[in-house]
Amino acid sequence: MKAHQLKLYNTLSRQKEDFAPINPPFVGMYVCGPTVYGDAHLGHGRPAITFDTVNRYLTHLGYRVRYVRNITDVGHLTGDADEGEDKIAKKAKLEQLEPMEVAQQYTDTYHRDMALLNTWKPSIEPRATGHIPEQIALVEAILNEGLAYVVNGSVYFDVLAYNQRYTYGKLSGRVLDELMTGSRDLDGQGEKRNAVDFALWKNASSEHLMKWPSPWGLGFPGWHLECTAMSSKYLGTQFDIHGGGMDLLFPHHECEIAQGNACNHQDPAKYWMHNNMITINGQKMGKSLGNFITLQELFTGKHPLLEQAYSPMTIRYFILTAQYRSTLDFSNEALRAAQKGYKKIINGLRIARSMDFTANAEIALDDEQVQQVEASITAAYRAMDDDFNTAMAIGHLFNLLKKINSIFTGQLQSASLGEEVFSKMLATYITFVEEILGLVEEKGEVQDGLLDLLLSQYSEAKTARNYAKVDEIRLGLKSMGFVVKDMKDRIDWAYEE
RNA sequence: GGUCGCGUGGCCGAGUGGCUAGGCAGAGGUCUGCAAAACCUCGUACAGCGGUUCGAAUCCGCUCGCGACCUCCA
Repeated sequence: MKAHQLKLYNTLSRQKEDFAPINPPFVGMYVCGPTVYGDAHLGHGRPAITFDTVNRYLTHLGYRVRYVRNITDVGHLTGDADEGEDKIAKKAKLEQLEPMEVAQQYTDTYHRDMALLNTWKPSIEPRATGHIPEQIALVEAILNEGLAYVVNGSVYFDVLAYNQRYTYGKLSGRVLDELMTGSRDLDGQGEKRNAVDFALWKNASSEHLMKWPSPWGLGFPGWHLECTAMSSKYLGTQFDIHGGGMDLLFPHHECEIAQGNACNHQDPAKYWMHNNMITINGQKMGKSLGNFITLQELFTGKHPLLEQAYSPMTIRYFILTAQYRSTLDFSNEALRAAQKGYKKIINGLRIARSMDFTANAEIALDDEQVQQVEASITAAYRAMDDDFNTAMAIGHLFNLLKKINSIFTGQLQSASLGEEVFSKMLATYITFVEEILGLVEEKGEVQDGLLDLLLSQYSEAKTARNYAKVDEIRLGLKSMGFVVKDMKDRIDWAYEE
């Protein structure tokens, strides 16, 4: 394989940088996973698919990726950081379940949805509740550094003290002075010395459901701390890539950097990657706005905003058609277009898998065709090398697909490309679609054998010029989601777009 | 109010100094019993106004519009 200089946009430097792993060929990647107190929505799909694609492409390039994605099952509070309830515990009270039942239930549905989206499982999927001792140890380390303080059984990170030795706000571009004066609301500051301080460990009230003993009494860990605990445990105190949604950039990731520096005197991650939001009517889709559509609702079409159901692969394709750092606007029209585009790609995949090179000494190499194919192959890789530009890569795959379809229908001869280029074209197309972009066929209920039988009857009826029967079979197949492709020398089927 | 980002043809969405993105929708054509699929051709788009430049959607400035973060959100 030719050398790839992969570039990725590092939020820390606000520019694209050459990717150089700390310890090649190994790559450590940590991505913030879900807080499991509700079904995953379209917004959860984006980072899952984005970083799955990063994982896939890095793996394709020969890197050995350790992909860690956590499950947050404690510590994530609603509303104000001091006064809010634990999200899981709140849901548990509402549904009269154990908190861990809630966490289990939504962890399961998350896994189900992620599998449907054909994302690779993380190498390690740690849970916050499984890492309480690690989190307590981190709190102690930060206290020992003099960068945290204890109040009434809670421990807070002392951002001002930290900022004297390090720079707080370097990831989000925030200046501490402005944060101090720009705080909109100083109420609810409670025990904290400063509004910018954040909880490392929280004292648990008597009615609190999830709590653990600690040197400071019964309590539970702060949200930001879990990621530091789990990432450093499984990837080391400094690893290559930290990913997550842009909405986590501040304060969550900023706090992770502060915690990492406080404990280990170095930034936890070399590259910070952030996917942008999915919007709906131009506004961010999110829990707080209540304008989210869950993945299950998309798959079943059961939501007032949905005109139809959209399959998991349609959703995956939809997300991949936008660069991950751009916002992506949801609409039925856009999803319908994605559905058609996906089916076109997949029909091409079926064809590409079945095609063989046909040698023909009478057909000369067509330099222009060869050049076009090679340019598209190169460009597809260049797009991925340029900060995982899947949208652009897909554009070039469509260019390859035109050649593939032309050869399949006999409008172009494989011999005019030459065997080497022809094979490279098919291999590139198949590799990109299946392996890198993770787009796979969604099998319908119809068995291949039945399909073949119907097509052979179709063929017979056609030879007999029994057009009534031909039309009948055609309609029948259409109702099952397939279309017949009549070509000069044979008949094939495709997924209906 | 502070910080950051965006505004591309009917729709979605790449592109960041000169070179056709692509998909969907639409028009015409080839093929076909008719279709479909596939392929070919067609849109001369870059919020507005100025500026820099031989040349700008792409750089700079201003204006307008939209959004994100600053509080839990992927």
